[in-house]
Amino acid sequence: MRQPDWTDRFNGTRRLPDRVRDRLRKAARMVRFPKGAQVFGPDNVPESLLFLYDGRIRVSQRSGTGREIVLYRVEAGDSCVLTTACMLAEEAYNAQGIAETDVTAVVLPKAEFDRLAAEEDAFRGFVFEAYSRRLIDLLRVVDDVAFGRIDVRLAERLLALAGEATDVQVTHQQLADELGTAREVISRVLNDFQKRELITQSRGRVTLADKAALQALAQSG
Amino acid sequence: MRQPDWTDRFNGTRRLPDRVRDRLRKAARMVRFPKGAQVFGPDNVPESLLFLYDGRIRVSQRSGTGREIVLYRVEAGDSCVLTTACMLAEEAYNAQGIAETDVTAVVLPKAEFDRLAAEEDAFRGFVFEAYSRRLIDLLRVVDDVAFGRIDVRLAERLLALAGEATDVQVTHQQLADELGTAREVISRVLNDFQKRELITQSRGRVTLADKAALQALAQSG
DNA sequence: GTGGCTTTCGTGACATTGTCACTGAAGAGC
DNA sequence: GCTCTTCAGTGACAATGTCACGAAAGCCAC
Repeated sequence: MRQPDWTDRFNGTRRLPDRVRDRLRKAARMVRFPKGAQVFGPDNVPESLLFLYDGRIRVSQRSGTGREIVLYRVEAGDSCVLTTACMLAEEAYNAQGIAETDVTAVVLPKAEFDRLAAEEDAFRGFVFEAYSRRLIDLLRVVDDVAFGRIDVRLAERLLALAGEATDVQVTHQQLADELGTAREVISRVLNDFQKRELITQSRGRVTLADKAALQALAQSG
Repeated sequence: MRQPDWTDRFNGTRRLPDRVRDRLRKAARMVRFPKGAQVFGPDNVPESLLFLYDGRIRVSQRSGTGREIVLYRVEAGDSCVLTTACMLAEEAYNAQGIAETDVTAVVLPKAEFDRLAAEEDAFRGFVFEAYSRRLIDLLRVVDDVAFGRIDVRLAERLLALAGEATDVQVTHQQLADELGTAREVISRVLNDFQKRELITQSRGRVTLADKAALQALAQSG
């Protein structure tokens, strides 16, 4: 498989001297995952840091009782530091990463990672920054789950999932798994939204009819 | 203020060569906080990494509505990496660190931190490990808040706060702030515990009468 | 078509947790 | 003793989660 120069893709590698980038291209291995595959998880603990070249990974946490909550998403250009945290975690934990699109990633062997972290400030800063961003993401999740109202969180999430579009192709169950709640709760809230003419629904699809109002609701939390 | 050699105290510095440790002792500054002081917080963003020499820091998150939840505790020998995450956080976030005892910490200037992270594997590993542990801690918090039952979490927390003792000196409000819930909820659950003869209560104090049963309850989640 | 089949959604009854508005009780200081 | 502050108890209600269903929508073989 021939890829364009992946070292162009990351803030942590783009600014490195050519000599180092050459070495990296030789040491690293590209991996692909089809949409829907588990990139990492309880049974599947990778040995090294993952750099996401292309695609998107959804990192979520599963409960013992079958419920699920999305923690954050890793976008192209980010590194996925949870995989490194796995390595020293002794107690079981149950976060997993699912390829939300077809995914291409770069696997950097631990030895090379260590060397790079030692020798290159830019790279080290990139990694620290990745850790920090994830910490902040998780702070936000804690805040939402512990203190947020479900309707506000749902409005927010619908807008985020829609992006520029006005349509989200998603089931009630998937929305429940985004927010760590139960399908029935989502159904109720969506029906309420529909009565208030904020959205319309059809099977497996939500249409945002009044984005401005949803935005206002989302902000109100 | 004359301190014993703080570089003995941390896994990341203990194994460093004497030459480096000497340099560290010169570069670093010791700071003290009285019990109850805010070590870091929204208004009080430190510029550098903090190493906790002695004491304990409680890191918690405040909601907009006055509620609060404890994220984790930093013990002597740990570093407090949230302070570094602060620095690149653009969006407001509201975690804070409170000295739970009198606290003595070491402030390492950023320049020295960078140099050390570059030159010393042991130190770098220590920092990465600290980040990872906090990530794992937060995963646990998310899991508890999103999926856990309040009685299970309370039993767990009471046992943790008690340690070897059978007494916890704490108000209902403080317990509520541990778990991110409301005082009334804690009052109800504690009364239930009391009826089941798991605890006895007096003003500002909970006595664990049946630790084994509490343990069983805590495990059941 | 149409008759299963699976997935998705709706719903009512109930349990748990959170909120609000109070009241009363315990201890501290005088 | 008395007053004041902090802490805890309680009932009514709202929001969210759980359970047990059944109905409806799309898919597929025939």
